[in-house]
Amino acid sequence: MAQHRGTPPPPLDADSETRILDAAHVVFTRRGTAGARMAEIAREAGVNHALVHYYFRTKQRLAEAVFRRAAGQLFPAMLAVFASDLPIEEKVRRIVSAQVDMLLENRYLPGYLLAELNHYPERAELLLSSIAGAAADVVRPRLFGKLAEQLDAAARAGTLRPITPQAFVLNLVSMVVYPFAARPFVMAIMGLDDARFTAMMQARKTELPDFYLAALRP
Amino acid sequence: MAQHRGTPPPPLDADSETRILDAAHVVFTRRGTAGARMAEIAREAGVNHALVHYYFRTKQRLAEAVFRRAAGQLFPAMLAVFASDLPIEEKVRRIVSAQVDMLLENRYLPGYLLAELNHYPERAELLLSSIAGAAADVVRPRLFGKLAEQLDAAARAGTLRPITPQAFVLNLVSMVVYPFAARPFVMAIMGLDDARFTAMMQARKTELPDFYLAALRP
DNA sequence: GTTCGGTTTAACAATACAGTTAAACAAATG
DNA sequence: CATTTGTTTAACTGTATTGTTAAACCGAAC
Repeated sequence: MAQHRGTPPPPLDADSETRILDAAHVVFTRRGTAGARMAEIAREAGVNHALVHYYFRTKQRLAEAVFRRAAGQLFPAMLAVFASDLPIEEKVRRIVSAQVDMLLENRYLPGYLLAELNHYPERAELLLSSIAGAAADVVRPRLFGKLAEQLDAAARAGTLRPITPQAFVLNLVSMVVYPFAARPFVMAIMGLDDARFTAMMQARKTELPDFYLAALRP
Repeated sequence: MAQHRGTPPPPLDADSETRILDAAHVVFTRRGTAGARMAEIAREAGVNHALVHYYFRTKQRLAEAVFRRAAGQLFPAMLAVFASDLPIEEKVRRIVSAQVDMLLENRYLPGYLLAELNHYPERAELLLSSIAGAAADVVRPRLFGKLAEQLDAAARAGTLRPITPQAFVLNLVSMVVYPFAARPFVMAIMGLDDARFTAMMQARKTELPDFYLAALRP
């Protein structure tokens, strides 16, 4: 270990650093920050545990890097769709389809993020800024602004039941994310294995938008 | 400490034991099993930390007692309503109203249960049996059986759009529970303080059933 | 007033874990 | 081949944490 004092670790050395971050992602999302062990991360990354500290110094720094990364994986895409000029119906279909696909590939993500947010609520701000690189005051109008216009116009025109943009987003996201957050329980109570759970979520990609749009009929 | 070997701790000595369990409930639901400290539980209960071990021996036993208790707090009421003879519409209104009230009083419960289930998925079975004192095979028909009949009959009669009982339960529970599970994030992104969050959930008690029943219109 | 069960005190053992460090090492670069 | 840079080895520090234990304590029941 030569230059920890002399020169700070190279900001983006790719290989080992990202392998460690990947490993940390796996371990933290499975066990949570408090339950994760630095040694397990090192093992998962296939490196010595000294190297983990070499790149990330402390567990907390590593945890925050992983959290930021996980948050960035989940929210920006959603924000982009909600804020876009697409018609309401298309927004619903895209959100559901894209997010279900994404969550099927990252099953631990919702549980991890919700658990971390409950244990360290101060990270909510950090999460928000990781979405857009901006503070809450900037994200909020981006998320709800366009939507409010659209919903308001549709309600006036009589093509949709009136609903606040907040409820619109919250209801939709709830039905998309919750089944993944509660996946072990859903699987147990419905008697599903992994394959059947996946199949159910695949079916949900078409059923859920229909259901949701039906709720919005005037 | 006299009789730890001789006689096992009295199963229900009320006072101190329940105070410890209450304290453990508070600490575990806030910090999660891995993040909780036995010393903090003792402090919260106002007893010496030796006494916590006297009654519950290990952290894991205490954690399981708390988990069982928390699960029992959340699910049996819901199961009873879904399994009842009440008409669909009444089921929706009761579930929403009762659960929102209950969750407003126990804000950490959803986050805690979801986190624990993700970190220790083997507890899903334990949770199921804590609901009804029975295995999954018994709970499942109790939860979905009556509902399946009702939904099927209504679909035939043309009074409701067809929906599986699984989707019916999952969609409803999602929209009820998720806002609490993601509460810190919801508060941050919508710019709410505790009082406004509560107000929003109170309003939701009437809005959500209307929304949900609208989705079920044929 | 003595006995007894719950409780505290206070100290202890054992381990788990985060984080540090010096030295050796290896592979690429010049 | 000498230098640099990333990596391993291996040992170590310090502390947090779980769990145990013996002895004293204290109030209530007998």
